[in-house]
Amino acid sequence: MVLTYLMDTPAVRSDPTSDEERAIVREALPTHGSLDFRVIELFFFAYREFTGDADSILLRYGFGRAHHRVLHFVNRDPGLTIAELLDILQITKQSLSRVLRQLLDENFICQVPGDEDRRQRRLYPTEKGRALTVELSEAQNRRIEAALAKTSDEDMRPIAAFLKAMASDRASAREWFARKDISWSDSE
Amino acid sequence: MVLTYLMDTPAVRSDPTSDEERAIVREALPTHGSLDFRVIELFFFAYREFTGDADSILLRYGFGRAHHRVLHFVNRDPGLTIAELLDILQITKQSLSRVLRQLLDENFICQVPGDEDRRQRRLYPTEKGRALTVELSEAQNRRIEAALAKTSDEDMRPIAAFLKAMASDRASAREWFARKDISWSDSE
DNA sequence: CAAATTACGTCAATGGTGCTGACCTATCTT
DNA sequence: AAGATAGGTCAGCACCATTGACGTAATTTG
Repeated sequence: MVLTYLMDTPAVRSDPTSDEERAIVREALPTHGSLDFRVIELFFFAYREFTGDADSILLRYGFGRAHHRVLHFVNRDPGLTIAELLDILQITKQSLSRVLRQLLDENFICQVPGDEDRRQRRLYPTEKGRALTVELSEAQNRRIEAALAKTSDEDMRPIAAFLKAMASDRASAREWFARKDISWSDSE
Repeated sequence: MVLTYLMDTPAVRSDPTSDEERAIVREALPTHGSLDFRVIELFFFAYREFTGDADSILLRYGFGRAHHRVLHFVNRDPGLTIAELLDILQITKQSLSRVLRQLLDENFICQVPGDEDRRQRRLYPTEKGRALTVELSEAQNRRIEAALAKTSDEDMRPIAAFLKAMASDRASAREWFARKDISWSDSE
C-alpha cells in the first residue's frame, strides 16, 4: 500500500493493533450459550448492594471497607495476631498498618502482648468496636434475611454449598469455615 | 478528682470515648444466633476469589477491575451510551473518563456518534476488546461451573433467586435482569 | 552465649479507583 | 436565540492496595 503516510495508521507504528483487531463488533455477547453471564452479573450486582449497606454506615465514622474487614475479623476471632489477620485478609502488613492505626487510635480495637510470645500484638475489640461491628453486620443481615425470606431450609443447602465452593480455593478460607463451622448440612 | 492531670485520660478531652466504651471484649461474636455470619463470610470470601480470577488476567494488560466492568457491559450491550453505562456502573462521569480513555486509546473499545442524536458517543467493542472480555468471562465461568458441578437444575433456582433478591434494590439492575433475561424459572 | 529468625512497626513512593467542583464544546429542543 | 442535554476534561482529594527498605524487640537455634 502506497498511501500509508496519509493514514492515521502508519505501516510501522508503536501500537501493534492490527486492522483486524480494530474491527468493530456490533453483536452483544448472549446471556447464555457456551458462556453463561447470568451468575457473573447476578454476583456483581448482588455484592455491590451487599457492601453498600455497610458503606453508608462506615461513612458516618470516616471509615472505609478496609476498616470494616479488620473490625469484622477481630470481633469474630478476638485475640488473633497480626499475622493471622493478614493471612485471612490476604493483604500486606503495610496495607493493614494505616487502617489498624486508625482503629487503635480511635479506640475501636486494642492490642495486648501475647502471653507466651510477647512479640505478638493480639487484637481485641473494645465495647465501642463491638457495637460498630454489630451495627454493620445487622445492616448486611437485613438484606440477606430479606433475600432469603421465602427460602426453605431445604433450599438453603445449595445456596451455601455454591458460595462455599466458590470461596474454598484458599487454605485460609477453608480453615476459617472449618473452625467457625460455616456450614448448613449439620448445623440446621 | 484532683489528680486528673496525671492521667492519660483528662477530665475534659478531645476524644469522647468513655472508659466503658474502651472496655476490652474477649468473647467472639458467634457464627449464628440473633446475627448470622455464615452468608456474610461466605459471600465475602466467594466474591474475592471470583474477582481474583479476572484480576490476574487484567494485570497482564495493565488494567484493573474498572476496565473489566466497562469492557463487560460494552460487550454485553454494544452501542450503549455513556449515560447508560454510568447508570449501570453507578459511578460518575469523571470516574469513568480515565478508564474509558485508556480502553479507547488502546483500541479495546471505540466510539460511534449516535444516528438520531449525534451528541451521543455510542460504545462498541473492537475484536480485540471482545477477545479480552471473552477471556475474562471464561476465567470467571470456570470457577462458577466448578462450584455448580454437582448442582441440579432444581437446586439452581434458589441460588439464582437469592442472588437476584440481593441485587434487585436498584432500578438499573432490575431493568438489566429483565432486558437480558437473567433468570432461571423460565429459561431452563 | 552469639547468631539467626520471627513478629511487628514504619517510612517513602506508586498505582488504581472512586469523589467533587468547575468549565468547555457540540448538539438538540423550544 | 436561549436553554437543556450529552459528553469531555482539568484540578484536587480520599481510600486502599502495592513494593522495597529499614528498625526493634523477643524468641529460637546452633
